[in-house]
Amino acid sequence: MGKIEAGAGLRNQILTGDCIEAMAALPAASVDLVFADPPYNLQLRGDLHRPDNSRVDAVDADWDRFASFEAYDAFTRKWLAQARRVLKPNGAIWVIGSYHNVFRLGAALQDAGFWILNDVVWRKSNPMPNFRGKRLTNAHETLIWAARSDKARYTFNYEALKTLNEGTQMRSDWVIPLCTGHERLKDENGDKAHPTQKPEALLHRVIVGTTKPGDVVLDPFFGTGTTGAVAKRLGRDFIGIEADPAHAARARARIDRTVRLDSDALEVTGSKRAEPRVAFGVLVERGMLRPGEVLTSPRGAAAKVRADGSLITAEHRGSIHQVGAALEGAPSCNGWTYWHFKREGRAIPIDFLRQQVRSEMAAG
Amino acid sequence: MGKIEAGAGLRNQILTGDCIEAMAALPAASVDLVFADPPYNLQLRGDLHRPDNSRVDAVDADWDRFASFEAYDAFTRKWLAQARRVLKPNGAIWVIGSYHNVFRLGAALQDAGFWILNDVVWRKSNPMPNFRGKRLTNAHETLIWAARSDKARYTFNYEALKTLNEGTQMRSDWVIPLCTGHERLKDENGDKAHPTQKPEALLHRVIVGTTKPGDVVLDPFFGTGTTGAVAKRLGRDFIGIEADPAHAARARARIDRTVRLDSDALEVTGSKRAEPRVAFGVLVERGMLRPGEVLTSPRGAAAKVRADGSLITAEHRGSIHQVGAALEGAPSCNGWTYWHFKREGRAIPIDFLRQQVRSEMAAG
DNA sequence: TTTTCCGCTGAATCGCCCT
DNA sequence: GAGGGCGATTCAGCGGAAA
Repeated sequence: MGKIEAGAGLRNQILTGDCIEAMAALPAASVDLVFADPPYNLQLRGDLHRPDNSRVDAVDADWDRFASFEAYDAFTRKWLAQARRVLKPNGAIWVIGSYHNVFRLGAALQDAGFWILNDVVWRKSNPMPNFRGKRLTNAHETLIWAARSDKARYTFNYEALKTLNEGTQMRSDWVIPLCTGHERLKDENGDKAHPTQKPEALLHRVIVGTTKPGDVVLDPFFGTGTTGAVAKRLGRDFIGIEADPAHAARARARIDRTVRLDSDALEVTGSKRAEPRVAFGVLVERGMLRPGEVLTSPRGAAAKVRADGSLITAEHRGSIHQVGAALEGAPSCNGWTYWHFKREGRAIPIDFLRQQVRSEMAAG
Repeated sequence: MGKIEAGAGLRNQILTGDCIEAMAALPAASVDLVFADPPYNLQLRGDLHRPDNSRVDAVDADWDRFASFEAYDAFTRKWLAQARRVLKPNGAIWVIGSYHNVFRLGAALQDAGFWILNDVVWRKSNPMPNFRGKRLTNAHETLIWAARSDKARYTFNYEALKTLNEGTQMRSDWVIPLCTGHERLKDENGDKAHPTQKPEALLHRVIVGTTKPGDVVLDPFFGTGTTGAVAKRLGRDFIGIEADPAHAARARARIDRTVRLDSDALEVTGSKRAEPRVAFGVLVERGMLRPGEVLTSPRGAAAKVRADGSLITAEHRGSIHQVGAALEGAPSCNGWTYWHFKREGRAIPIDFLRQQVRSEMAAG
């Protein structure tokens, strides 16, 4: 298979075939996020199957078990290496698994140079009970979120997830029901089309939280195309790889009938870091504060504004942040919220003035 | 170190030293359960400060520093091999970890021949937030429960855990608070004695669910001795191994002041035929307790019995189990052993009355 | 005595941009 | 590539002090 050209032409397609070969044909550093739900049919009792579904001839049990884990690891490391190659330097990956395979998956991620950011528990609100009463109800699966490397500046929409979680930080345990009812794809006989179809709510949270609109999400084990459907709806692009043509066709039809949300709906709560920078000196230049004016801290410390936008006290001089940190004996300080100026007898944070400047910048 | 003789002489002792060497000196096939809380290999880099500029007291001990994943794996495989050797053929192991180490731990377990039964999520009700808003709140840790081999007939007290869980199957996600307050051991300066002390509620569930009274529980990373204290209280024996003599001494003192429950209280729910259920309300119906009578907890809390068999305090109302758990801030509570009534000036557990009902039921 | 408030703390892999 | 400066960022629960 020759290299596929980069660019818009490849986006929003489903490639049919082996995911390792298909990824090998993709250009390096072309994908923002990988979401992978790899097979974990480590059936170590009864018939033994390799991850590629070929059957292992029955031989000595101990040897088989070792061989099977080894085969699974070899498969895992191969597709992970390709996934890492096609990821952009600041890209990230999500993988999902159960206790059968997730430990091998996580160790392989670390060995490949990925940098784990969180493990996330998908806590099923309606799991299948353990019928024989021999173990605990297996009520969760595990996702691992990892950056391409420990240097990657990965995407994380902190405020958006905080909003999704009713105003407090999103935790590492997510309660989401199984994929059932109308959402569950059926085949022509009315049976479930795929054994491990994931709920769209799960992908929604992943994609809202760790991608930006227009990003490319690659799913090398596309199945029924949940990743593609949610990516499309949320204004992201996708690349799907699926070995089974029947599944690929069903996924294609599903995505075709999925409606992309308009851009208004795609906007999420942004971070303050995204706001334009304003130098404190600009407030002085514009006459919002005059040189010589005194600012006060919450604990009553005072500092004088100088013409160049620095502050000075008896003992310290420097930026609004540096002087604040020095006075507090703290490693750092946000001078914008720390310092207050007086208007009509009231102490107002200088951040109020920064907001004024920002509105004027936006208007102009 | 020579081989230590098997038998009762070794039980309920804390061995001071390296856990691999100490386990090597134990006889093979002599232990029913291993509970292991190994170093997590956190790989922390700089300091971390809260938004209020206070510094986070992180785990920076030597025992948590490893040169590489390879070094950590080598250590893990060594102690796991010894743990497996000392386990009886039908024995089992619990290990606990975070995303830093648990994937390597799980893979090593599988490679060593252990047979994973469940992974269990300890969902922390009060985790430390992510102060920089750069990741999800790391709100859980992972336990792995594995039998010594796929042939092991491991211990699982299904009905006991179902009862603990208010009548429905115990799931693989457990909500338990951090170990704080009075339960947290302090050193002579009043600081936390150990950076990673686990809550007793966690060990309670593990030991009730997967051991029998009289079993031997080995903890090769004993720390403050939570495993030993809970094992003793629940009528199990323990062997602890701890490298730091100061921790070992504190653990010894803690266990010495722990009271072993009497054998009545230890009986967990067996098969339903052997231990017929008794509703607390039956005691009221039969006049063994009158509505309005006051029950007391071991720590002196009081609750009033109502006609429908519920309890009420100023702040809580519900079943004997619910109110006990609420008062203790615990995830669960056995109300039968927790609540006491007064007869002739003495406080007697209400379980005494349940036993009376059961004998009457058996007689009738 | 009771309620409210305030401070402290917990296994943490916790920046980004510009020069 | 390294260094320096800006400036964003927290939840639940316990316990002691204060009202």
